[in-house]
Amino acid sequence: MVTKGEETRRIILDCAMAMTSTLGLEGLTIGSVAREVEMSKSGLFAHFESKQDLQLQVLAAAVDRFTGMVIAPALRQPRGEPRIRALVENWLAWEEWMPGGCVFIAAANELDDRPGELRDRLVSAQRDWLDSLAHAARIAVREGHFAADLDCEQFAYQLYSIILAYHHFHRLLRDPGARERARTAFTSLVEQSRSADTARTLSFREASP
Amino acid sequence: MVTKGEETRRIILDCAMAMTSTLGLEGLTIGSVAREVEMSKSGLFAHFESKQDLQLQVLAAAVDRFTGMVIAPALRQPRGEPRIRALVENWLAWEEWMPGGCVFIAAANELDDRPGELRDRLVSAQRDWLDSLAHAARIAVREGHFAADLDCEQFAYQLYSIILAYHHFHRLLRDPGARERARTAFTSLVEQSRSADTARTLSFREASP
DNA sequence: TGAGAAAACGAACGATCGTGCTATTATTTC
DNA sequence: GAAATAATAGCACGATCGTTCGTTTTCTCA
Repeated sequence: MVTKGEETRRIILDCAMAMTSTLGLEGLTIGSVAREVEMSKSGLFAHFESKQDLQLQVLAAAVDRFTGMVIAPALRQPRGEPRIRALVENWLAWEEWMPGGCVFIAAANELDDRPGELRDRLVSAQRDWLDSLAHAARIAVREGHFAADLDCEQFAYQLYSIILAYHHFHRLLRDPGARERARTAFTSLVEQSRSADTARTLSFREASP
Repeated sequence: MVTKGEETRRIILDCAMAMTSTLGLEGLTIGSVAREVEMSKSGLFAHFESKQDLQLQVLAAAVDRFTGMVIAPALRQPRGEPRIRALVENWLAWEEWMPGGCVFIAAANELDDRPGELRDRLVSAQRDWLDSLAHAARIAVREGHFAADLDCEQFAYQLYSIILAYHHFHRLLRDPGARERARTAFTSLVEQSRSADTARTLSFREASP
């Protein structure tokens, strides 16, 4: 049975999560969240043992949502390239789903130079996600969709880079063509992954002085 | 002649800029900057008419530095691909130059949902920079280094995406291979730009339900 | 329905925020 | 070197921060 306390805690976290997407984890304020859910500061605070605890719970809630919205439905798609396409589609939808875009990207830039439990949790969640992406690429290789010599970690890197750029162009620059550019970049990445090793073996020439 | 006030203002901005790279523009605090440069809060504040003014000046100072460190030296390189390589090299160096990485990326994620003059200035600086990148690509096309049908704006998008991913992997995940991954991605982008239109014309198939 | 537990509130705390003032130093200029 | 000016410091303000605590309301279940 679901108690009253758990219910309001869920409401608080939902609200705080949306606020985090626009204000960031550091931008979160007990007072502002309380105002938003129409509770007293102390009434809200009673559900958490500290502000950091609230932030950690917001992060955990976001991970749950992400898993449910992006990963889980993609696993119902056929292995290999179709599943990867589904991951990307869901990922882009996740970006759009919240008022301020992806919570993790927002948090990443605040926490990248702030050691602590908050940062550690975020890093580990990000590593998990990147592993999932690389794993999905490995499956695509096994299925014969991608080239056998594909560097799957590099694939994950470049896939992530596309989403990061989408976030940047869409949210900061408000570029209406951002989504199309992301898809173009993705298509090009997939194309290149089908016949790997082309550019990858070229050495990077330094710009001469 | 350079007056005392201008000199300390320069010191303040230098310091505030470094702090911004790790704490962000919103994380900046009159008190913390004052403590860092060992001045009184009010003594420091006298140089600016408001906190927002300080932030704006930090942003302007960062743009100046970026121009001096990244763009200017690249213009001394031969037109076309060599210049683009120089831009990327300098850009990566700029990332490393400050304690917390690129100021603009840090600011971008804080400001993307906060309308105001601060945001407007950042956006316009970013647009300028993207135009420069696309322009550099256009020159490379004219020089025959890149394919005639290259989408230069798309090139700028994907080049930016590589740096964004570098920032993410290097600063948040502390991935020691981040720089190498960025270079690999860049090499692959250049390779693909030499013979464009391959993947770009493929349609992006939706993941079927 | 009434006793006991859970949940929400109100008020207050010390600290720090951005921002004014007024005084006190440094620096420039004649 | 004195007068004028610029630069810095000290202090105080209202507001808000995270947090504590005692009280009151609301819920739960015998």
